[in-house]
Amino acid sequence: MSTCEAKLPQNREDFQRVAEVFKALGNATRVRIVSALAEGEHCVADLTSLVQLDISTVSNHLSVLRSVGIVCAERRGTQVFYTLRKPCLLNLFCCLDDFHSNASA
Amino acid sequence: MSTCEAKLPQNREDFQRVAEVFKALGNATRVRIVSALAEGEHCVADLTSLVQLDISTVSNHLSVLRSVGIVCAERRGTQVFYTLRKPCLLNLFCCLDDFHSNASA
DNA sequence: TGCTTATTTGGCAAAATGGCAAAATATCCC
DNA sequence: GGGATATTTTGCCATTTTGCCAAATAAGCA
Repeated sequence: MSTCEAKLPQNREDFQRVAEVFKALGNATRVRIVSALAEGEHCVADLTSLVQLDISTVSNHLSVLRSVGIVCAERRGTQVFYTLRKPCLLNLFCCLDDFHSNASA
Repeated sequence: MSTCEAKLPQNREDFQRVAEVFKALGNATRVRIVSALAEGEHCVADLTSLVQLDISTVSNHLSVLRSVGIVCAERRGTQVFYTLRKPCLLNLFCCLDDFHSNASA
């Protein structure tokens, strides 16, 4: 049924940790950011103009994603570039592809 | 970088829908339930004794998972059996496998 | 120093959460 | 129909979380 049963979360801390990762993705703006990063790195200003929110808000969203290891940051000069650290997430987007249009009950 | 770029979420509704799915998984109890279902179907009573919460609470958690299509329910007699409808989730657990012990910043 | 970019902090109103109990629903069996 | 069992739905609650902005702080560079 699975390709990696050995790695399922086992104990209370595991469940919590996994949940934190999902929680980080449980926001439309952050999903949007992750989708943008799927195409390559972006600096904060770029992402800010993409999502049209205050830069401090975007920075906060990025720190949520960073804190669970989904993205990583690299400073180059005054800018900070963000990269997707878990491209495997994109496979999930794919597997959950009924997000476009059709709902399920 | 991805194996399925064509299917990334594109618009506001897509982002929101994807976020809803992740939100459903953003709870330790629900992660636990999903992990249990990874091994095969379970009825509500089973899951209740597993997570040690009121059966109505468990039923509510299940309805959250159902509402985003992660699990599906099948009634047989007086019992309702739940099944994982998206085994692909397990691959994600796998890909996020740094949930055991080591944190990342 | 001054400019640009990004992060952190504080504050806030609104919304979501997660739990239980009680009532409602469904199925089965007598 | 009535009773037993299993599950869902509803109502309610206190608490927590959320998401945003603005102001303050930090970091790099010229």
